[in-house]
Amino acid sequence: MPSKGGDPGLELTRYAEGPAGEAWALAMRLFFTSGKPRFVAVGQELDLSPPQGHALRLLHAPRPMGELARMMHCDNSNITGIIDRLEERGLVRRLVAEHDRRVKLIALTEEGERIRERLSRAIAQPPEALEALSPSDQRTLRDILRRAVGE
Amino acid sequence: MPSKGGDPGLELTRYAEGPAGEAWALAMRLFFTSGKPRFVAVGQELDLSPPQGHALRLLHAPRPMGELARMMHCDNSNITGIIDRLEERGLVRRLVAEHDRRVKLIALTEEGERIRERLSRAIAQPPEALEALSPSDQRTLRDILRRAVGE
DNA sequence: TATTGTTATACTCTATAACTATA
DNA sequence: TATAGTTATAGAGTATAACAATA
Repeated sequence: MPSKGGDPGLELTRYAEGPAGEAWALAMRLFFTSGKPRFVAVGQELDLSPPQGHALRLLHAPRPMGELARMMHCDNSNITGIIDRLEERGLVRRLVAEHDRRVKLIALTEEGERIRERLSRAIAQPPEALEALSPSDQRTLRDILRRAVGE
Repeated sequence: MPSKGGDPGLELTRYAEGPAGEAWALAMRLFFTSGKPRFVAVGQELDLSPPQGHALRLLHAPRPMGELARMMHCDNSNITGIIDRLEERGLVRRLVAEHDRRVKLIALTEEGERIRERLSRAIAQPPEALEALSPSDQRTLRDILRRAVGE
């Protein structure tokens, strides 16, 4: 199994044999540009912890807390605290669901919408390294990834 | 700014204009396959928290604790606890540096080497979606990413 | 009875500040 | 006096288990 020198902060030294393995290692380097995942760095600028940012992104529309828990792969009890803090900050509200009074729907406030918008926009911004590719390379990259993801 | 339906668990709905933006959104979907980052899922299988796994990956060779702290973007005091727990588990040892007795070098034990090896190998494994691409697409993808990263 | 969300508990990660032992 | 690592403290995320309200 081959190795790479350099170690740009993350010691992604090892990669699997073959072009897919090398491509994967290179993709990880793009993800951890500046040493930490982009979505973490972007969240910090907005004073959002990773779980808070994650929850906010999922709240494109109001959702029950249990649905948030499933999508975030954590226990219901964690969501209580995460939503507590977002609520104290005025970014979300708890609404009792009409069809089942046990369920609480979490909805963004106007301020929450604004923060979510900024977060989504920042995360969607591709890294410099991709922007710097030729338009032809960018299109080819997009097309291959579409095929990979199956679209 | 265009949007995408589907929401495979992460609500990566938004993407930036242009092929680079679309490629970036697709790349994120590969990263969060199964909803959580691969390196998190892989760590869980080995009973390693993300910081523990991160530290282990950085310990290809013995390192001072302060260097670990810088590379992990956290305070020295955090490293104490993270290393404490890895040490209790027998994965690392603290060695006093000869040139400066204030410095402690963290070195992997044999068991630590084994766990690190399994962790690195699993993380390096590209997702199914990349493996399923044609060899030609795989090579093209690798070549474009090499250019992006600048090699 | 079963389910949704909460609370209680315990552990880990995080930052800050104060401390120690070296230098 | 400066630096490397530790300890103390406080806040946040995590899982488990017990609980209240509702179904």
